[in-house]
Amino acid sequence: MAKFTKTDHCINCLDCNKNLPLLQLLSPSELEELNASRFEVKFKAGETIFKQGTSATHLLILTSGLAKFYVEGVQEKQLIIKIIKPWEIVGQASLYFDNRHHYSVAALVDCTACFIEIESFKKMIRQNSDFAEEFIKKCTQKGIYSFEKMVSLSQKQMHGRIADGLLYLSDRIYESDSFLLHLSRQDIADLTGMSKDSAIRILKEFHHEGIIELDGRKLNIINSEQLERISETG
Amino acid sequence: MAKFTKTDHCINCLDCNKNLPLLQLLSPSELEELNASRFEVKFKAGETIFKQGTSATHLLILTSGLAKFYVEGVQEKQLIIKIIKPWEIVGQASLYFDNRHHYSVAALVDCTACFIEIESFKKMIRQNSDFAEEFIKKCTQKGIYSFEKMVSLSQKQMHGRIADGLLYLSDRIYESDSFLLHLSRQDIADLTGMSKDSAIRILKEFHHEGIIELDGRKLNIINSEQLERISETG
DNA sequence: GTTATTTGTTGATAAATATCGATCTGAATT
DNA sequence: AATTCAGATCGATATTTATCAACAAATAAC
Repeated sequence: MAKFTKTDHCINCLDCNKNLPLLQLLSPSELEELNASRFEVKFKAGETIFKQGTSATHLLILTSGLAKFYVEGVQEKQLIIKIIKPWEIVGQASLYFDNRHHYSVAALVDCTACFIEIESFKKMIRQNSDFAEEFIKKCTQKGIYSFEKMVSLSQKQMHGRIADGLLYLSDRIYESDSFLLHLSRQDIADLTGMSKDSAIRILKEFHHEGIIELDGRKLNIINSEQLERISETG
Repeated sequence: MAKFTKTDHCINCLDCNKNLPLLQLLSPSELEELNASRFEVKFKAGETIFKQGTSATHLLILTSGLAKFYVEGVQEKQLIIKIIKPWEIVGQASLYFDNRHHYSVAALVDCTACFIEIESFKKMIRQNSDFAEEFIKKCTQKGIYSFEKMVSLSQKQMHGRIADGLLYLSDRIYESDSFLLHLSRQDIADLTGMSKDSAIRILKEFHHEGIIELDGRKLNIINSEQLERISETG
């Protein structure tokens, strides 16, 4: 009988605090408890991890891979709020509201997902105030990011929005000026709130102007200062 | 020498928990401590209460009046994130980030504002886990509202956005189908992410179609079901 | 390797929205 | 009552953006 390995990316939550600073605030026994409630599932690229509207019983932490976090808006359109990468806690919006997912999460590449039971997480919040405070910190920071995103979506025109999207990907997700894009053109459009055709056009324009180099999904940001300028002027 | 009255809307924080359920979770001594750190200021309509970019040392709770919570976007444009009414805690986004206001708040009518020192509030979060949990609840709920707003701003056209704005005002702010609007036409535009001229046009259209009655700032929503429909179809 | 099927690309056109200028209103001031 | 001034209004026009149709390229299925 094959040994049941919870994962090949992290042995257990006690080990995991290397990657997740928040967990360093928990005591060994608390970590043990969290570890007991968790389990891992592998997802293939394209598969849905959370589906908007279904009941939320667990928080999600990717231990490998990349996913999109999006809301299903009007007329089948998706709005990608953010890209999820490993070690970010996903699902706090559902912690206390109505136990429903108000967004969907889908794998952009093959992912390993660690699920943590909401109730044990809530228990940690209640019994460990350092943990609670650090968690509040994360929640409030996400609020500020939301404001920036709203400004981008509602006040900038397409060039500014694409610039914002590219800077977001390079600064916060890939942390490099040169990377292999895991998002389709449609995903880029959904991230920046425009049609796929328009997104393609602006990307091509940036390419022709020498601001970026884009060959299929190989993206190289050549002039990030100019992207910043375009982002600021809208 | 005139007696210094902290306010005529609430005597002190011990009294205030009638209006602010969150404070009911604090012990008398904790309320006393919070009360000691607070002070009140009156603002006239149009005055700025928080200015984006300045340092954040206090949280804000209106005890009377109405204010707009907005971010200053590109080219002097404002994006109104929400309307603030009494007893809502304003400013948590600045609690832990960089002690800067990332948004402005301005009085729409004469307001009485109660300021609570951020450090004492943080102390309550640390020492009272019920308080912390309830506060997290509020933070996460605001996240869900953000998602809805982003969908509205980025995926709906003007009719849908105006419908969303009107429903927001009637359902969540005025809690009535008929009210005196404290927002200018420009404010309506800033709330729904469009130009003032366009906002006026759509409002007139709704008026002519008998969905609303709008005379100056006297607004009466006649057919809210239809507004819902318009909101849903974008 | 060939055939489907998706994803990406482009130009032409249509629709949505902003901008501008002119005018109008009502409240505040003289 | 006349004057000023800010907000509101509206038509004409310009700009931005989406849509559509056609096709190319890449990928998956057979």
